[in-house]
Amino acid sequence: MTKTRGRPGGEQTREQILLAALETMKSAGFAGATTRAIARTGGFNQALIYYHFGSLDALLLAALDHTSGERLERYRSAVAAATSLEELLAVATQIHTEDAAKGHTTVVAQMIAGSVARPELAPEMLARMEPWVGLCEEAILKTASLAGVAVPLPSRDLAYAAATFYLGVNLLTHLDPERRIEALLVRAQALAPLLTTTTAAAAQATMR
Amino acid sequence: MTKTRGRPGGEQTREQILLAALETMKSAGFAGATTRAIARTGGFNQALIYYHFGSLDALLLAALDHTSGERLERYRSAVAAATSLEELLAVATQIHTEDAAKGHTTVVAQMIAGSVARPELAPEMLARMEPWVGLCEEAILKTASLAGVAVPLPSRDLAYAAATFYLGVNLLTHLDPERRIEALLVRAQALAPLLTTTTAAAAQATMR
Amino acid sequence: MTKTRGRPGGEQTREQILLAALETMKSAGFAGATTRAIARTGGFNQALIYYHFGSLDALLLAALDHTSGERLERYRSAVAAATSLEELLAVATQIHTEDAAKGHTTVVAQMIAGSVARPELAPEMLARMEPWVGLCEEAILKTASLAGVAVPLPSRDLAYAAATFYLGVNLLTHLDPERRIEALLVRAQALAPLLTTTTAAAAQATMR
Amino acid sequence: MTKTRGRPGGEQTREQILLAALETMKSAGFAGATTRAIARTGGFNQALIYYHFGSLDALLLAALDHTSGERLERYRSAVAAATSLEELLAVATQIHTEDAAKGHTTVVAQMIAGSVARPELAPEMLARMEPWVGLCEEAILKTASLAGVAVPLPSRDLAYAAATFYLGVNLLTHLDPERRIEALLVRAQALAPLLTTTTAAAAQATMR
DNA sequence: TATGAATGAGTTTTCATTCAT
DNA sequence: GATGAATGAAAACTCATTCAT
Repeated sequence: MTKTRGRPGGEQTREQILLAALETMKSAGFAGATTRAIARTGGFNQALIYYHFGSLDALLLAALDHTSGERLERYRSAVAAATSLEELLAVATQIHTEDAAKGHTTVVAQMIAGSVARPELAPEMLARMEPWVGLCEEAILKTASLAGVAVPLPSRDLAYAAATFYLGVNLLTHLDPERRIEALLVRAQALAPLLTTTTAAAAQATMR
Repeated sequence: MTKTRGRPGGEQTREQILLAALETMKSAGFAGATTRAIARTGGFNQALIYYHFGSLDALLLAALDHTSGERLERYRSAVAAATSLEELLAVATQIHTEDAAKGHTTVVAQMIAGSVARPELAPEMLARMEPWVGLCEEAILKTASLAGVAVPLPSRDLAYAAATFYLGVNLLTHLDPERRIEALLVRAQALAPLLTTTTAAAAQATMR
Repeated sequence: MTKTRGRPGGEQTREQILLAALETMKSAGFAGATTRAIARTGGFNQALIYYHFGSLDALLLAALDHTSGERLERYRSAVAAATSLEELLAVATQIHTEDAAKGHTTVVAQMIAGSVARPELAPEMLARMEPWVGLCEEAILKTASLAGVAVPLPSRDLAYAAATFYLGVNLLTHLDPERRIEALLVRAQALAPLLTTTTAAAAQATMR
Repeated sequence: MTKTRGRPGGEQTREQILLAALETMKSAGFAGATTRAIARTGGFNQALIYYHFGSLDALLLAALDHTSGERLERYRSAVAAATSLEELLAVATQIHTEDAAKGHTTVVAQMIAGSVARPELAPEMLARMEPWVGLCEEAILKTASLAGVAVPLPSRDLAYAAATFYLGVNLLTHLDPERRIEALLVRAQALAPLLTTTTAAAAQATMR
């Protein structure tokens, strides 16, 4: 009743191909995500990719949308549900840890990096970043409001900076055996109460 | 008199190849930096790459070292020379703007992204990140000392976070036609005096 | 009431496929007349070709027969109806001009050319040429009789030569933007009366 | 000292590839002249085609030029050397018989037919036809002058018609197991003296 | 009758790399 | 030091054809 067996043949295969594409991009990167490699990963015929998606680029974008859609939704609810700075950080960290473990984060970074080699992808990627920047902005505004501070820089630009940081994280995930960023996030969480107090104090200080 | 004409033939060609490799990586990305493309860019024979560097990967790493070395040096002096938070930010911004314009930043990001596809590169890249993280740590410690604050998180991890952010910036440079990050950095500079005051105040607040 | 709606489904589809095959061969040539291309042209499913014709080659031959049959009939009546050399040339020219404009002529030439690549087609094409050669022979004999001359070469071979020329015309049709052959045919028409007189005179001259 | 061993490697291989391309086009037609088939025919690596010619189309055109150049030259000398209608026909027939036997004629017809499927080839083929039409015109004018007759149609258009006929011959060569065209040419030769007389008589008849 | 899905072998072209000269 | 030539493997993509439904 979910998706893995919705319609007899096609829908199921499509999903299988998408998953194989993601899997391959995670393990072999953008340059390694060839039709052959994807087909081998998924155990299906190379030509099926063209039957269902028309081209490798189209498949890659579809695969990206597949993960991004679901993950964006989860992040968005987390931001919406949080009622304190601590909570916001906690939920975000948890989701990120999970995503990083499953390798989801690699995909975005790889596609953006690959869009240099295949310029046709650049505008597509730019468009696909927008909702993420939007989400960051929401989070920033909510944080500011929770902390009772005014944001001293354009919130849109700050959001862009946050997304940028997140992208760097995605890119480095596979290089960092010690998972230092995760560690940092976890530790930052413990700091959140202090941060709240400090910013409040600072706010008062500047108001004086 | 230094490198561009040290020895009659060889040294000069080596440099030419390195520059062509960088140029190609900037314009065509990691996946597009093939031996053929590099040779075409530099106007020399494909086989020369193997004569001078042994393999494509080796050339790519050598090229990275070529830019990184020089740039790291410049950043390091800038950090060392700065005597205030404002100055530190100002010099950093200026260097980054220059590097981004020349496309130097793209190279690092592309190599890291590519190291997923070619795992042999991963440890090499990890090692090559260390000095940058070190530089970030220096900058952070200097900032803290200039502002008279104690860093509430492991400075090493913060440095890693900063490097991560910078990497994200590198990666996005080519996607961002509005150069939003640069704009943000410039604007943040204007904010630096305020930041100094605030942190000082906050420091006092928390010390009480 | 004849073929376009003989039986509800099948017959109609068959015709549609034949037309799509012809259309594709005209615009894309033999090498471009793939099942996919034909199906796209006609807006039907690729597999239908196999249901109705068994194989691509079979469809191509059937399509050829489809046009050839109809056209051969028209040419034959024209030859039969003509009562003078002038008339014969006039009608032939008119029909050819029409056929060339509609692209019918391309199909024959393309199939013959293609029969080199697919040798199974060669005997089929040879057989399908026979009636055309026959028609040419009829026309030649009629011409000779109308002009009152004896043909000095085997009429069968001359007919073959005429068919050969016509094939060359078919093949060149698409290459010749100035439609020079048509122009020549039209101009030759104006010459027909002269030709009649000349051959008559020549006949008399040789009879002496 | 000729060509088969001019320079050590390259020149020789280039020639080998050209010959393999011609050979393949003769036996398998335009549609069958794939890089793989050509490489198999010549016993060399597929990639060599791209090293020496850049693309399949480029090779095919180069191969065409290779034969055409040599053959055109031979035909041209034959036309120049002939001093009577009989001689002209005789030499032409002989050359054609030889070329047809070696399959040279197939190549032109196949390339022209193929230029429907690959339209980029069309202008190239058109240009390559020009010298042949020119040669035909020379032959026609010489014939007329030898026979002492004025040509009653634009000699250029007649030449085009002759080239067209020759193209049809080329195309049919492989389909015709009885070599009927050759037979016709041979028999026409025997008729040449008669033709000379007739045209002379006709000329006189029309002058009266 | 008709179709969506699937496949293995094929297409043109490019890859990194080697090597004799 | 440098180069032209060569190669096997792989790239993205299309082919004619089959088959269960």
